Amino acid sequence: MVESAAYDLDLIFHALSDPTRRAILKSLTRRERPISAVAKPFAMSLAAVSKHVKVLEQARLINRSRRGSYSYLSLNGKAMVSAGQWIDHYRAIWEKRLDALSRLMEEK
Amino acid sequence: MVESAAYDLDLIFHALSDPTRRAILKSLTRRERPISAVAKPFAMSLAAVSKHVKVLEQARLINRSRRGSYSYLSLNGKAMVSAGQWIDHYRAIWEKRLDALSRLMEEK
DNA sequence: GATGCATTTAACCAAATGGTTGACTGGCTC
DNA sequence: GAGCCAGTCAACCATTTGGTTAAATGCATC
Repeated sequence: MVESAAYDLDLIFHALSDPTRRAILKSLTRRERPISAVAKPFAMSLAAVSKHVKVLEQARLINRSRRGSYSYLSLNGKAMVSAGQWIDHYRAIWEKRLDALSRLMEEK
Repeated sequence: MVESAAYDLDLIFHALSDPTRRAILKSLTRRERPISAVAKPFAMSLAAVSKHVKVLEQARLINRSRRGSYSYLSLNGKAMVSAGQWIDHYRAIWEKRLDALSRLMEEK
């Protein structure tokens, strides 16, 4: 597992490393929304938001569906699941280690 | 939750977005190791690896402990757990959505 | 088809990233 | 203390990133 190629961890983690992009994802948790609506809270140009959206899209964290003159954005959880699995692997190692440590303390 | 400040998600996800850095983490899963040993498999200078290590350290994904002339690196799972929690939030949303979808399919 | 709104693209810019090489520092051993 | 090995630091470089503004495109409506 751990380095599954289906979703590109480079792209996913890079996409998640920017607070604006994480905020965009957050704003899509309840429902899909057009880019202009997503962009409104941010103190930057629409073009800048559009670039962030492209980064999220290339990481396949969101989907875009054009209807009329609006580009609706929605979450795509699958890439998030890939990243989560990678992280889980290390979380498990960490938990196991803490476990071993606490057993050691008890013995003493 | 979701934007917990204790560990810096910008730094953590940025650190995780590079394949060399993920490989460094992987090489530390079994035991702590000095930087020179960690660096050996990579086709780049020791200085370059040293920079990657600094990025991982600033994200608090690893700890460094100097003993003698060696700098031993070891995993620090806590930052990984922070990142995992953030991701879990979105995974849960996604699972719930798939669930709702499958219920809808059943009804039909 | 002209107007107008939503969005994308292009050209540009400053700062950050990921690498290099070479000089330096710190600790061990002879 | 001379020499060596582990590691860091500094200067440099090409590329990528995250933003800008201005021009172009797409669709709906009058």
